[in-house]
Amino acid sequence: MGNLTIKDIARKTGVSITTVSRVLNKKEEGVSEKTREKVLRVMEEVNYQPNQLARGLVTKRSKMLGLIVPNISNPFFPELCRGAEDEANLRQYSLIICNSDDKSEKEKNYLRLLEEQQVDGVLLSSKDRLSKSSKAKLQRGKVPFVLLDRGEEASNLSGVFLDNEKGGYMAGKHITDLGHRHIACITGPSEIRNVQRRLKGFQRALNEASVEIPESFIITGDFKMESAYQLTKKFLMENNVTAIFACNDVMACGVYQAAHELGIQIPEQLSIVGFDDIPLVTALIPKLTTVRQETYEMGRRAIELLINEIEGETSEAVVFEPTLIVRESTRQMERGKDL
Amino acid sequence: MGNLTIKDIARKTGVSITTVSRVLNKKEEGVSEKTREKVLRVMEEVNYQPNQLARGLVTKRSKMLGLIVPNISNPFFPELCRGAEDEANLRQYSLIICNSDDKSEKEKNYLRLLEEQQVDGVLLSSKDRLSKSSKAKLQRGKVPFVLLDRGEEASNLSGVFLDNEKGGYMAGKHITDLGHRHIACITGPSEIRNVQRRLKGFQRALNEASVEIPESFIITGDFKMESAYQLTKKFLMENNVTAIFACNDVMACGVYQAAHELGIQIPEQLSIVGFDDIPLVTALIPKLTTVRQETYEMGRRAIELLINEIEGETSEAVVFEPTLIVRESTRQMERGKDL
DNA sequence: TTGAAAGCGCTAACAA
DNA sequence: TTGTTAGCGCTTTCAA
Repeated sequence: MGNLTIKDIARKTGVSITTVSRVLNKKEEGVSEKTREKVLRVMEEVNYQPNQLARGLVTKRSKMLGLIVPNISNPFFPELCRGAEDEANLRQYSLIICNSDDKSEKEKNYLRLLEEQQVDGVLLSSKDRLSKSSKAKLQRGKVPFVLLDRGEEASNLSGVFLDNEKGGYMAGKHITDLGHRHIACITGPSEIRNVQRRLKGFQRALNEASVEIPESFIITGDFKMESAYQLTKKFLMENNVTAIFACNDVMACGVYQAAHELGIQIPEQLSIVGFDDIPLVTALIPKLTTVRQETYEMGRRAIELLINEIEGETSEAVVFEPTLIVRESTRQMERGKDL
Repeated sequence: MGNLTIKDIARKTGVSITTVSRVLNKKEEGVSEKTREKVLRVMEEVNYQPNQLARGLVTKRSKMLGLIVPNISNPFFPELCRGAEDEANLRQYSLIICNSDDKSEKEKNYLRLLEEQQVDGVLLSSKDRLSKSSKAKLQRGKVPFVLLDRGEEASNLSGVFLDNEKGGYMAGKHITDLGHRHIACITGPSEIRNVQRRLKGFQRALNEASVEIPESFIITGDFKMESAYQLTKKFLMENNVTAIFACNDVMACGVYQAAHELGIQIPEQLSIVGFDDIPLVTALIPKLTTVRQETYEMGRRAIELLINEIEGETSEAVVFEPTLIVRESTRQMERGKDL
């Protein structure tokens, strides 16, 4: 039983295809209750499934959305993706996933592929700044799009972001509130804006607490565990600090490793604050104190924005607030125990 | 500059749309080198992008594939998904992601949605047994599909699986080889075949080593960290074992927590073996010894099978071999230290 | 080598 | 309330 078409339904019901189309599209007017029921019954009987390709061809609505992330294997993204997919599905859209590996070339190719598939919009969690070609493509192709997590908050592009400065500030304030005064920070790649902002907020908190942080205590990492481990180990062998802020949770894991190998107790001798609150952090011992992003909700919200935009409304940037989740990896400095 | 069509290209080049279509489809014959070049030049000039919806409508090939997983947030799946997406992209297909939450109802709905989107095939990492409705749907709709990770290896359905019995055996053998004789196991839901098989292999290894394992040492978990933590803690307070096999890595994390709280040293007092080798396990301290699945490769291979099937070849079940990755969470029993 | 024309499955004027 | 008809952008006979 190959796929039946609207024509078959029309024939079996003894009406025109227009009528069938009308009931398919749930147009209230224009079909008598009696015919409508007849048509629906036949559709049910033969389990008719409309061909979305054909519908899309005429309506210019494919009911498909694209989502470009750097890498779904990076533990930050599955939640984002899940939030997006749930919301998309709720609205009867399908989600095409693409991994750009943060390469402009791949990003551009996916953008093109998605356009050829006639997606109704794309969610882009791109490299920091849109590459020229991607930007040009997006603007020329006039496919609605929404930036996600990373991007140019300042610009007029619609998107969903986190207040990274505030997140960094929260981490810094928490650490200084606990009485720490010798503090280090391991960051992500310095050209990434989210990193710059987190660091800025962090430093603002230290400033307010009159804590100075030498240049050399700001370690430039790359958001990955292994190098965070290496860098931190080297750092801890040469310097004394009582607290470290890792700009993401994955690097915080590396810090745990380094501390462990050097026999440094967390949190007794070293307090650690992470960023993101990815699911794995509750598996760490002790559990990681971290700055939480509502990742799932951000993904969900981004789809909302995107669909709004598709339906003609204009929307602007939405900025989410981070929250500090205090767990077990930070501790009050004991009096007189300062270095 | 709205999207240009084949017609525009034809007009600008001064040829018929048939000719344009021919060069678009890279048909070697039927177009003189001269016209081909002319057409290509114009396409390039205006950055023509073919409409895949329209092509799909006539060719019956949408160049889209569906992937249904229980939940992309479960750390086992992102790798699988990444492998699938990479291979799909390589072959010029797009991948639509769906999260079924292991609910037959959602699975069925997605299957229907995917069919309406006219996907060329679907990859299904479903509940253990296909629900009747899903199975019926798949067979009736004759959309090619490939099972992934879970499913009925015995049946004639094509799919990609792991030799779970062997994986369980490897875990058991490793533990008994290290001299352990008081061993527990925490499993996933007992109705899941993968669980049954892992357990069976595990027990076979213990048998071979003449180690007996009482019923009560086989704890039925649910693949989640929290309950694994609770169950293991209770178990360890009441029983003495020197090794635990957790049927997945996430539960192994729970075992770590329980041991930590009870002041039990890993691996000095308790050896732990996990299953899956999800990325987070290298963040555990000590690093987890586990049975590895080539998750990325399995996802990749599954797409290969699927596309083969789409192109008319028939393929059967592919069974991957697990490998044991020995890290730091297991240790040789010291002589005379047995309970 | 090239083109005219039919048609994929559907929606949307327009007419009846 | 219902149907006729013209496309959507493309591929694919078939003929020239």
